[in-house]
Amino acid sequence: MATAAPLTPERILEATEEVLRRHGAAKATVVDVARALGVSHGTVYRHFRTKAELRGAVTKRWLDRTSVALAGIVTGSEPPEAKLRHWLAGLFDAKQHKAGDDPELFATYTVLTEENGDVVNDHIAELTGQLTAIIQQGVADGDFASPDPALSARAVFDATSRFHDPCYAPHWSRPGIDEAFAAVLDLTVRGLRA
Amino acid sequence: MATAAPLTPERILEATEEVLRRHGAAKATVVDVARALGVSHGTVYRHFRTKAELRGAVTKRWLDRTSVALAGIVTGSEPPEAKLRHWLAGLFDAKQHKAGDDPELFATYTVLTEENGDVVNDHIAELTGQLTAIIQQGVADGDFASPDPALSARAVFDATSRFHDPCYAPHWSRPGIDEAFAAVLDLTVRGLRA
DNA sequence: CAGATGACAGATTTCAATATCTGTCATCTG
DNA sequence: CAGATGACAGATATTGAAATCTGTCATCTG
Repeated sequence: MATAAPLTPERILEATEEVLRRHGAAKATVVDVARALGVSHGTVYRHFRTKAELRGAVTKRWLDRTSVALAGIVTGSEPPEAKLRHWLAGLFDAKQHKAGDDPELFATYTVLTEENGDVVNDHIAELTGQLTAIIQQGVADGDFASPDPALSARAVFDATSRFHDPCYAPHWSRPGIDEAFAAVLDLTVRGLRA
Repeated sequence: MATAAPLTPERILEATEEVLRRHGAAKATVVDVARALGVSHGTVYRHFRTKAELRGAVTKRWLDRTSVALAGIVTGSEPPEAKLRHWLAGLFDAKQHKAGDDPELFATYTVLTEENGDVVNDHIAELTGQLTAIIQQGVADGDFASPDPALSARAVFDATSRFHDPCYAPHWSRPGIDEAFAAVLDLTVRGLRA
């Protein structure tokens, strides 16, 4: 574990992710992270002022992976309605797999998001920003009607909460969930059409 | 407290509500309920087989008050779109007030709903049933388009989750919530239109 | 002397002993 | 004898003492 590589914030974040994966949100300590890196815990505090800041940085990394993946759909060449459908389906699919494939890790990150409201708000702002771009394009193309694309983006995000908000994760593996998602997706897209 | 009135399930439920209001969900005990009624706790077990059953019955009473209030809108004489808007606004308003006016009591009932999934499912079935009736009327009048009113009702209920699901209660007192609700309501109604 | 260390104080968590509660049932009472 | 009681066993919750953790900082080291 104690490689001689220089101690970068990046390496600390990786070690923290590993410790969180192993011990869970409740039992992951700064001392554990330091041990994984082969340094004293005082050294970790040299790079991150508090444990909360460290956990916040890890949370941001985790959330950013999703927004980066979805950004590709926004800049793609599909027509706006297809973009919107694929973007929302992609978000649901990503969440569904994160929650279903490794429930323990998902629970860990759910705790992290609960204690890092600011980081989550930034993430949501990024996502609704992407939605706004899609809707603006739709309005420009004459496919969507919206006097205020940012407000419509927020409405679309809110209306699909059940399929991306972690508080609904237990529902995502229930039978009928895909039909329910399709129904909300149709309702939402129809609501935007010109 | 120990009136001589006959000990009906009704009186036990009222006493249980009072004990829950006073002590909260975590500390309300069957012994407390019995004391409030001036009987021994064994007597309470004569009317309700378990504490869980007692709490479930109280939860049902609480939820039923909301569905009964909304049922009046369904059977009213407004056109379907107005009914739908008023019904959803009524649901949001009821929740917003329950949560805002007495946060402690709302937290208590939130715990109760979490431990009584079956009762909540029945409640949701009742509410989506009411929505289905409104949508069916809208389809019959030619105002709404829906190949499957029950599925559309579920979609409308899901799309507006953010404004009736207790897990979002902390959001209901935030600035901008009414604009957000109006935006989702518009999106939803537009999505249903023929 | 830049960067790491580990002892330390106060805050938080753990754990086991103690107290309380749930659900039952033999007994009591009007 | 219908309905209420309260002692009881096992389950659950509370409590406080002990252990661990967070964040600081004087000291050390290459």
